[in-house]
Amino acid sequence: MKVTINDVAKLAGVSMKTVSRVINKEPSVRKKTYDIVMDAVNTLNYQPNLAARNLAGTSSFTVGLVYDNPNAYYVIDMQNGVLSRCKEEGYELVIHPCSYTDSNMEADFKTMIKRSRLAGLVLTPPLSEQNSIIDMLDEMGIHYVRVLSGRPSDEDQDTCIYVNDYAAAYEITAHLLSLGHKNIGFLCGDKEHKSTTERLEGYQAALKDHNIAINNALVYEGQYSFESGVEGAKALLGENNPLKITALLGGNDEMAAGALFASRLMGIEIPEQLSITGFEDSPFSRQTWPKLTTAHQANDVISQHAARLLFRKTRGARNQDKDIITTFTPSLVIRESSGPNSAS
Amino acid sequence: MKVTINDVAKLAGVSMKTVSRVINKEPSVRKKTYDIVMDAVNTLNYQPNLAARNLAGTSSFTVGLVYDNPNAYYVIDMQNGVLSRCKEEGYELVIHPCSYTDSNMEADFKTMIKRSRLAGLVLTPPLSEQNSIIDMLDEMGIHYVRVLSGRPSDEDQDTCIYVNDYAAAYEITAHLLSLGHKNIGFLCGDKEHKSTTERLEGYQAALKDHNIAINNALVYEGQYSFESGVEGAKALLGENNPLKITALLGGNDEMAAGALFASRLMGIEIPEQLSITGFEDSPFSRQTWPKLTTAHQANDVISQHAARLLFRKTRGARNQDKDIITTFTPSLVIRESSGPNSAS
DNA sequence: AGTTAAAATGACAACGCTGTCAATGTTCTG
DNA sequence: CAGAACATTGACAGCGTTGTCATTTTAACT
Repeated sequence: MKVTINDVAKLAGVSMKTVSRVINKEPSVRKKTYDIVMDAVNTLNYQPNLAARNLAGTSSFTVGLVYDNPNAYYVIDMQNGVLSRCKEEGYELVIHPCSYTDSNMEADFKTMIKRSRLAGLVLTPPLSEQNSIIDMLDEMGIHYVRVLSGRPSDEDQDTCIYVNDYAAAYEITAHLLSLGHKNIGFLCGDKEHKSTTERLEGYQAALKDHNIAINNALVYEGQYSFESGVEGAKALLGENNPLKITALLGGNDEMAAGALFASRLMGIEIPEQLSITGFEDSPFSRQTWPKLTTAHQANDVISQHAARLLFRKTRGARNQDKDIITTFTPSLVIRESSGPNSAS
Repeated sequence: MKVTINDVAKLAGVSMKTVSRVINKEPSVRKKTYDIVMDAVNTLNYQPNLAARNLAGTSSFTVGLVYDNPNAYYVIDMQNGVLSRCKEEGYELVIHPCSYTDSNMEADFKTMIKRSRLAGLVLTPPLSEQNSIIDMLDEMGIHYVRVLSGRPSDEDQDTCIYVNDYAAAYEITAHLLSLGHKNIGFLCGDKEHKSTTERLEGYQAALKDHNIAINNALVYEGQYSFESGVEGAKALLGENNPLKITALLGGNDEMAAGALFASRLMGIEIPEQLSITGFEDSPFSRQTWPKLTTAHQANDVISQHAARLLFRKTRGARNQDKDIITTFTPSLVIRESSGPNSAS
């Protein structure tokens, strides 16, 4: 019933160790031997036992995905991306949701790492942006790859995958400017996320490049949530829109959806009276009315590359994956929530 | 650096095996010994190595969660529920997304099970409802717990957690009936999901109990997706609403949101001209305008109980968890998308 | 062909734990 | 207080793999 490496070795007429070499793709195996062993592997439908490999080997075959993110779509995408690579490489994935406000997060973390010696960790924002965590991991000698908001100029292409929120926000803002908008509001997400400042700076840079004065009164400081989007829109547009805002950048799709909701309550027509844009292109940016103009962020692809980067570090010389992309720029997707400035 | 069971044994002045007994909560350990060992465990901050336990023991410490569901909110909730129990019990979770249309799903499945001998599996709809899969697992002798749509009368409380969609649909329909609606449309989800027929039957039963004739023209057969909700609403309400529908039950929140979207396109006011209800109470039922009346389904709690049920099976006599709930009925949540029938 | 270096393979211990079974303590019986 | 019965503990093998190092085979030279 249960097929072990010994069964394969016996069938192939070689030693256990040679089979081990074959399944680990070690170089010094004769082509002919390799084929014989692989035949045996296939006929027996052999699957190496993960627990044994993890126990015996120096490197482990499980990777961890750590996240602190309420956005289910984001988490699932990241998970699927990492998972797809894991499957290909024969790794196992252990997921670890946590809260960065939680005081015993650190202990929690260590427990996880101890229990199953990990090959490495994929960290997502905002945890990937916390120095205390990075330091801890460095100290413990744990491999990791960070997915975070940043620009190509940011160095450390060896442990980081950057999402260029700056450029994407610039592009969205430029889109709105090209539609004739001048008073453009901005709904900030959580301060803990680097993406918040990156997006804000991209927005400001675009305004500057188009010779529009930056007005801090147009910026609402909130969180990346629907409710915060509602609040932000009310705060910026309430009392008859004193700032004469004609376009609103949502910090992400949820905030944009919240702004959409608030606008409806205030009787503001979208996009006729107000353009609203999102960020991330999560499924529900297509499930609002009208559908959101947003910046598409390919989280599944991003996380696949994160996993590849991790494997490259982990398996050292054996694996020199060269086609890893380390900077991703979300791209503008124009839908129905943005339109020309009718006030101009 | 790395603390093993031997270190603990040495410090406690007992044998390795006794430490093993303590951490596995085996009965025949003297209280005094237990305390001494636990002290040692705590001072050394010992964490038993999972790979070693899985390799040496007869029962494994990893459970699998299998799903084929595009709904990110659902998956995350299920995952979190199972994960929280795993954490408490010292188990590890391996997630396994798959597609039931995929032809090599079965092989895939077996591979996963072979690679890491699993303590058991938590199956979610629609996979939990496929007999071919259940048979395969039975044949392989794998423990599992199924989460599926069903009623309390359904037996097999040992391997199944039932979600009483029938009762919930009945309740929603009764709610609409009490608001004076008579021509109530129904947007069916995927046929592959048992929940679809359960919800449909609940709806029909409520109509029947209120002496309203069942009209199959009011039922749209679609899928559990936003797009399908859009299509369904258009199909049922288009061409000037010939069926004089005043209320629409969405098969789930996504379909309801789709119906909301379609209504907006058709210039129908919600809830003034049409009531729309969802199902599941996923986050975005609160992020539509107006917010959806729906049935709250506590997926995280459900999956926690699923995990508990699995552990009870797995650990046999040692664990006689008696407070496991095996039937959950989603409960009506009234929000703004349903209102009195203005046509009456 | 004879020697030597290099490549390919194998024998065996070890990874950290649990299962088995034997050995020791402890309590109870008459 | 001896002896049985039971509760508690320990010694040791083994789970299925990989790492180390020794051995054999092949290739590359004189």
